[in-house]
Amino acid sequence: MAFAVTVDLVMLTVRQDALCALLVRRAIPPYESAWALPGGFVREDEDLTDAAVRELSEETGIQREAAHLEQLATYGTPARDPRARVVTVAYLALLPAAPTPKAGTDAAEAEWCRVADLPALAFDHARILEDGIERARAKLEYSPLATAFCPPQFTIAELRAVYEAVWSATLDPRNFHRKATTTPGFVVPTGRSTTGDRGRPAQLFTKGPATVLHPPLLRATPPTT
Amino acid sequence: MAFAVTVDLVMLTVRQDALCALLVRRAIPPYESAWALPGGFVREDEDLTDAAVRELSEETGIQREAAHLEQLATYGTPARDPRARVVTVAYLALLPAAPTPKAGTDAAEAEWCRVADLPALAFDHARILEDGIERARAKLEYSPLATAFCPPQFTIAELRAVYEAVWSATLDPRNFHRKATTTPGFVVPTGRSTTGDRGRPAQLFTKGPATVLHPPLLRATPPTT
DNA sequence: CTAATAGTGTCTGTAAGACAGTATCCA
DNA sequence: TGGATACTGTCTTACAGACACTATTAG
Repeated sequence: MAFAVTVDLVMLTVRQDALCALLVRRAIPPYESAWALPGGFVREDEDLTDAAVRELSEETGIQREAAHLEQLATYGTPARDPRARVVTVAYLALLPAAPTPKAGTDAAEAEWCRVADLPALAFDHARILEDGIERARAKLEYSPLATAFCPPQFTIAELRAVYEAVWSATLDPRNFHRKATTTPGFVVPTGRSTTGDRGRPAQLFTKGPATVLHPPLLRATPPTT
Repeated sequence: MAFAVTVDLVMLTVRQDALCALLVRRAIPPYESAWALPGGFVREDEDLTDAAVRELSEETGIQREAAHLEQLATYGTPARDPRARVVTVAYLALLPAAPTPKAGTDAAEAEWCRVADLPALAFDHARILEDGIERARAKLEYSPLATAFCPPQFTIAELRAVYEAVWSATLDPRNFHRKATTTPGFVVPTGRSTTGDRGRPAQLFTKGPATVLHPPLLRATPPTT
């Protein structure tokens, strides 16, 4: 039994305090002119991750090191593509400050779209995107991954804005500051500060060496009934 | 480009206070007579999850409802199978009290093997198994999944034994009891008790409705330096 | 000066770790 | 009665949530 294997990307970033996903408009059938996730076929002798990296740079020109990239899940329902039996390996990419998208070869148009206001998507891409968003939301709790949405140097307020955008929540600035700066390995002070803004200059930080947050930074405190 | 797609299973259970994985001995080349994860090719018009369920029951005769089954990750390095380009979708299955394995059609022999003492495995199965074990260990922290290792009715001590086996750690019985019984939705008392054991009878519990543990049951308290 | 943002300090409730003590079975 | 296991209670410490205050810039 022969399958076609594709790689699809859930690319997320934070623009204007809103979580956004990159969508492309399909130029060819099926689902011609519909919005879809960027992606493409895996080449012979190409590793899955390499294919994802290739798609990432084709879509945004971004380097692999500048973004966080991880495998999300694989989708292979028999009828998901009308042309043939296609199994797609979805990857999740978290990007800092969004560069203007430039259309790739397969895509007529590419655009950052707020996840709160998504159009209908081709194939089962709505489901895949949903899974990617939920993965990102969950990972902010127990991993320092929020820094992947930030530029190389960032302030605590910028980091907090990422959490607020991804979770659609408001966080207490004082408590967040304490949490972010005291959690070992989360952020590293650079000694430098911002300047030119309206208020007191803010310290600039870099992504720390930690791979997990201990203790985690939990979302909604559920009613402890 | 045509790929073959297989499904491989990381099946875990707890036997005699040790975390064990099901391994099969390969009957055909490549890697003939080597240990490997149970798995097989995905059939035409078969969903990936259906293929995993099929393999699960072929190997152990276990019903889908009696176990926890979730997608783990997908592995598709070009040279991972010498025969052809094979992409494998790995699934993680957590099973209660281990039934004696019976060999399937592809497998000459099947055996539960302690994960602390694994043999060399065919293909990249060692890596897949490692990823599965780590996933299970991590999920016990923030999900009520430990109950998947238990029979339908279980005591708090049995549940604690699962944690201790999977984490290779010792937990305080009193504190664990408090944590397990007060975390909302983790376990539900049945009113019934064990009998015939050496000490005081223990209350029997059932898996609760919660899908996440709030707050989580964290592993190793890292040195809060 | 005022407005605005950054950062620090304090109080309080909750929950985890440590550990003592009580309850209920079997032999 | 003794041993073994199940369960409950208390104390201490750590940390999250709430909120008041000080610090440093631009205009």
